[in-house]
Amino acid sequence: MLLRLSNKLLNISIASLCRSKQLEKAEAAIIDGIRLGVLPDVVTYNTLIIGYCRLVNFDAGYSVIHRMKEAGIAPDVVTYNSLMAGATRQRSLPGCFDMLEEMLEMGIFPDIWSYNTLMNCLFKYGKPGEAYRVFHDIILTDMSPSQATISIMINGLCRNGYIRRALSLFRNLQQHGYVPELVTYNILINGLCKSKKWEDTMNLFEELKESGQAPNAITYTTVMKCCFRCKHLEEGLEIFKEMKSKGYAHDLFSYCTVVAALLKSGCIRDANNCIAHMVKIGYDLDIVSYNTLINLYCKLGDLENAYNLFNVAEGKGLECDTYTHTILIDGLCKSGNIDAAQRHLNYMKEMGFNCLVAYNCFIDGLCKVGRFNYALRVFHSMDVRDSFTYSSLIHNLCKERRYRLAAELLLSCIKSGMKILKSDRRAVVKGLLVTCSKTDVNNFKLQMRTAKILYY
DNA sequence: GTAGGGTTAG
Repeated sequence: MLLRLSNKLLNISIASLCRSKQLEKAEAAIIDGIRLGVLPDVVTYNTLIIGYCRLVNFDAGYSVIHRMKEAGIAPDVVTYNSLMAGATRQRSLPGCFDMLEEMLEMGIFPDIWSYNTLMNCLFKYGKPGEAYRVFHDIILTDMSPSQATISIMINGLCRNGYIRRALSLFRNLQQHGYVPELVTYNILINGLCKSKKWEDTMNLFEELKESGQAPNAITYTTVMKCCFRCKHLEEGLEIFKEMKSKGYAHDLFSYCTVVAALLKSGCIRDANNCIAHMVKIGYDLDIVSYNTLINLYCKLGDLENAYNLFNVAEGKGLECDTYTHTILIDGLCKSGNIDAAQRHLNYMKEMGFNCLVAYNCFIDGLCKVGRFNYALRVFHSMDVRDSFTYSSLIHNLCKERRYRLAAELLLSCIKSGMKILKSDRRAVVKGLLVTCSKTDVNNFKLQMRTAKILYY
């Protein structure tokens, strides 16, 4: 049977090409279509906009609008919703508002998807209060919230640190007859996991199963990750087993989670076996998988192969990210190759990556080879520091019995509003007790208490 | 057309 090429068919093939990251082929398909007498319609252009926003950036997506206008096709609500989503992906709240405004100017009425996307953007932009107002507006107007509205709301609350509110919203809605779908369970489980609420996570996981819905690979990976985060390695591995027994093809997500946990727990051999299995299956490894692999070689102290893999990843056209570089710099530091670490760090900085974690590793590395003065100079040169930066120094200074300097840093850490490991706090106080007078120690403790009240 | 999982350091 001969299939007549129609708009629908053309659009389906363009969507599929965009999904498989083949924008050029999608463009070529449009030209072929025109040659065969099939003109692109609004759906064709909307699909292309989504593709450009996802694979290039918002501007590339927006430029498609001009082509639409030239072709005499009017943008619709989907066009602008897609552009709002594109702006959101690039974390551009102004871009998202611009699209909403332009849409209204064109006389196109926003729908529930527009408001959902706006809400999502406000949350991603760190404006939970305004997102909440949009949610209220949705409830107050005639628009009925969709399942996605609830999911975006709960996800936004979780990601902005309001896990309790997210949970109580979830429960309140349930009392009013709302039946959450799997995605919402996954979102909430992920939120609980990030807040290290292991028992709540496991309870919700059970509740989901009891609700009659089957957890999917995302649920399993999230629950597993929660176990690892909360130091329940064995329980996490049990979940992995259950996942496999339920017939879920264990994908790159689950493998990377398991391997990272094994590496962190020092089970290098198991991690190695797990990775060998992953490679054997023949997945098309992405950059996160390469990072996990590179990390394994670093932990083995095999920097040569770590760098080989780094080159393989780049050769495949994968974009190495902050994680890749940080893992390598840490690997170099841990193997005592400070000069190479310094060179890689300089390169990373020149390339414009976020170097905070890499600097923290570098400072730790410098301390470990006894170059404290240089470590302190690097510390002072940093624009942004976090609690790891402080604790790397404090921890190593205590080991060197330089307690006064450690105490000074500890105080300035607390004054910057950052929490530090209890063990490091204790090490400083314990050290001061041995080396300083009781009055000095009490004075220091008082300063710490005051600082905590004032700055936490 | 919007929402969910994986990788780094003390």
